[in-house]
Amino acid sequence: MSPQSDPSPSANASASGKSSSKRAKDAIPDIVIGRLPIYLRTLQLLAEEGREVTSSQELGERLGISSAQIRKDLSHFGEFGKQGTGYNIPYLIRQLEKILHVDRLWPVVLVGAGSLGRAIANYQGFESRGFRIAAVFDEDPAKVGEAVGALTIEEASQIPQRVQELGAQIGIIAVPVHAAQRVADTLIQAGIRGILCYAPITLKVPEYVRVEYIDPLIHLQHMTYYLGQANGETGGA
Amino acid sequence: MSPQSDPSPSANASASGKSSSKRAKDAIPDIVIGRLPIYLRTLQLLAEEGREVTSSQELGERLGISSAQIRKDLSHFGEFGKQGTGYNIPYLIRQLEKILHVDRLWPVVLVGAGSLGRAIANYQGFESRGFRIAAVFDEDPAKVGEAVGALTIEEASQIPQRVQELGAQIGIIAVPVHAAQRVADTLIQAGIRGILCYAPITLKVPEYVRVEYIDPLIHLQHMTYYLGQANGETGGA
DNA sequence: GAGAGTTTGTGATAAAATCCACGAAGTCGA
DNA sequence: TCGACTTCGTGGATTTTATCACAAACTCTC
Repeated sequence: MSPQSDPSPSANASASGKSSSKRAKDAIPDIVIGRLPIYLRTLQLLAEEGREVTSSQELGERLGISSAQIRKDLSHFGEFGKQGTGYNIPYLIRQLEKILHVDRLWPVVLVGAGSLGRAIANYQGFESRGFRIAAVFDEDPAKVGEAVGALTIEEASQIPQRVQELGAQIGIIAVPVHAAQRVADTLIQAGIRGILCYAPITLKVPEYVRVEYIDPLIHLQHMTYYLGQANGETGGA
Repeated sequence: MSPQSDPSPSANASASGKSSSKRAKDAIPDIVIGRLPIYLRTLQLLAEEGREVTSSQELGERLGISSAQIRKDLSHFGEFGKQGTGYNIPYLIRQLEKILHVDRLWPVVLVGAGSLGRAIANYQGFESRGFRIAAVFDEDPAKVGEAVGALTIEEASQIPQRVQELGAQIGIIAVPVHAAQRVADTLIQAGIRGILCYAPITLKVPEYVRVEYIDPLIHLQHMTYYLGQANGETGGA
């Protein structure tokens, strides 16, 4: 959740949030969808270790999830395993990539070129997982023209045109909290349908826009509830 | 969320995860705890706007959560509102800070001084929300001695001693995935009880350690399920 | 190729989370 | 003071999520 990863009503958190989404009654639960990327990530790790097959039990132990849950989650989408053997890892990876629509490269625009924005732009893990940072914007004219990795910081005023050109449907917001809603409005106006928001605020967006949140403070505060304190409070183990 | 913000069984969430935590049967549900930081964040935003009171309805609209849910969540901890009026914002903020144990400053150690680690170290929002980055470590000897904001990067070998000195109970992991488990083991050995992990991996930790995850890819992939595609797939609105 | 051992997929059941709706408490204006 | 309105806190119904447990399918050894 959320906590970004908000447990927001809709999109969260993962400290994040989840989006409601009232779809057809036979729609697959959002909470199930939320676990698929975790399965995928774990499978890719196993694949890198050279493994060929795994089981719901092994996966479950690795993730701290029951094997039944994993089987039931996957069963929403088809039958991917084989009794007595388990799951073929490369095959299941391909299936999950298809289900999550990351069997392609999504161009993503990033707004905000402070230290967080630059860290995101420099992250090398996106490309192999379905995403490419295609442009970086900042509202500060002083930053425009600077290089960030292979990209050049562009003026925020260029967002509508560039989103169009790039065919981007996803935007990442890495600006200070006071600018976040304004940037979100701009992105949505430009045609963006999914937003990953690093600013500590719940955005107001049309229902057709999916927002996910990342806010480390939400996670830290969730944690401190359990860490309790020397003063003998509850909430601890 | 688990994702991280994992929706893990226990701790993860969110694109993060959540930790199980089998506590007394009268324990407050983890999912409720997960929403408290979001309430707190929103109340602080309202306070900065100069507001004195709010209602469960207003809060709910702002967050996309039902007002009943907010009232029920808060009712686990006491009666903070007044009929006909709502909640006094400064008062409720203080109560939530107490409940979440952020009515103090938690020293946090950060491991990893790449661009992500530096972005975290430079973030100015921690101090006013209960946390202070007290030390930064990196395994790369070439980085040791460099300045990051007001801090100096220290050798990873110093972790045990420094965690002791600082009395830190929380660690943030911002290292590449292949180093994450090793760093986690070191931190736990040093006495850390809560970890915020930015590496895309589910850590193996003793049950008394609380782990929260942040992984933007988890959120992006969750999102693309719904963004569907031109090729007429399901999963969309 | 028979038998012991795995592992999946899934109905049925149990547990958890959310929502509904209402009594009680409080506000406000005249 | 009274009546119309607002809002909380909460028991209980409803909906959602997770777990259980088992038949069927498959593997592997001898």
